[in-house]
Amino acid sequence: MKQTDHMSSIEMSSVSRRPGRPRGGHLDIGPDVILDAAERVIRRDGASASIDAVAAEAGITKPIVYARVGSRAELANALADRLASRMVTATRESMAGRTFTRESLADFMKANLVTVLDHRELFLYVTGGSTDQTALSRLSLAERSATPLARALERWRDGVGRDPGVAGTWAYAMVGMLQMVSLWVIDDTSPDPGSVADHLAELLWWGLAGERSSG
Amino acid sequence: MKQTDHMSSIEMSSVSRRPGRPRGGHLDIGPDVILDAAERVIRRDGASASIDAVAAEAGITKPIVYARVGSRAELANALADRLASRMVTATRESMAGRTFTRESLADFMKANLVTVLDHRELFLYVTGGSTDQTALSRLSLAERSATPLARALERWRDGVGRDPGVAGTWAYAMVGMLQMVSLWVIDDTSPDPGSVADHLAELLWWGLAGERSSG
DNA sequence: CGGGGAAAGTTACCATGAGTAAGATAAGCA
DNA sequence: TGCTTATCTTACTCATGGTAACTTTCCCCG
Repeated sequence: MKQTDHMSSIEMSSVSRRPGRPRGGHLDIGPDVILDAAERVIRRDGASASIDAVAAEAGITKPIVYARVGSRAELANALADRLASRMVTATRESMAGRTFTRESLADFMKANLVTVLDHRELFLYVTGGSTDQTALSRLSLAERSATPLARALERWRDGVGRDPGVAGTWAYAMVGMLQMVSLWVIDDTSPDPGSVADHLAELLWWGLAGERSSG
Repeated sequence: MKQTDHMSSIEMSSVSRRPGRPRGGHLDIGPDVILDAAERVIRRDGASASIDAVAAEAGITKPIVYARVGSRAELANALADRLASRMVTATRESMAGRTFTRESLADFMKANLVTVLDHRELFLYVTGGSTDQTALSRLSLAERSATPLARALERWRDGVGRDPGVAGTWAYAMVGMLQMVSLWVIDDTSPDPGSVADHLAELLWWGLAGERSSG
């Protein structure tokens, strides 16, 4: 990517506040305000949003972002938490009070995909590493979704009298699968989310349920 | 990550060659030599290897890397091709002349995981985006594996008289699943690759095969 | 043969962005 | 009232992707 075409780097440092400690002792800006600002910037500028841009959007300066939220990796982590909890909410709603069937599995997948589509750029920011400690970062993000899922799978497998030892692998597998398919759906070269969700359910259901004669 | 602890940034610019066109007309350094050098650097310095480091390792300078291979994204792409073809080789060996069974599926998965383990840092480099056009980049990497897989699945599903329309989704799903699980295995918080591969086969086999009574 | 592009390198540079040190101002306590 | 401390902004450093400018050799044409 050429760096000389910077059509979007106006980014006036619009912090209209004097240096030094502010009147009142401290700014009334917590991590949440910054994270909200970060989400707005990411939605507007895409996944390459810089810390400076986030700070400007929040009406503060970079060091405050570091003081309140931490490094870029920690910012991504915090945003990942938010996105994950929104996914949980969305999927919980779509599953509320239903028994676990092939149909509800498909709806679960679809709810996930639709939520990601609703947070395109945030998803890309959060799943796109920063080249460096990306390994642990990406994994810990996945862990956020995989661990609860693994617990649920474990309990369920235990309940139906089947080996719960597969739960960990299955959880990471499902999270990875959803992430990749989300990317594919975002890119718009895939069928519609409904079909994709149905295909995923078709692939997973029979293995998950473990209802079979041989094996 | 603190930038001031640079214990590994000695990186003497050891290109002991005069400026200007070299005797003999041109350097005898093709893309392959550079890619080999890149792999060595990545193995040594991890996924954060810089273009300068790659150039130094190859005994040339940065602009030559750009002339021969292209931007960082294109470098990652080329390395992805290599890794992908190595995976194909490894898996083909492990599947040679066998029929498609649950056992061979597990072995396929295991061969994948083991190959990734054998290329830890390269895998992380190649799957870890560069913050920017990461979206398309990551997807095109996945595409490299997903497209052939989709073709195979399509033919096979067609052959056994079942809907081949699921092939695309399944291919991306399986690639994403393997990527995430590989990350988990690399991080060493997972069971051994053999068990993980077996769990994956257990999850996928019944859905893939599509041999069931209800459905 | 000799000279002037064209080709093919290296060096030196620019832009950007993460992260931090240094400077400025207000609070708060003795 | 003055000194210390807390909390900001400004101004910097450093690493890195990417490119422009300079340098040397080839090679072809007269």
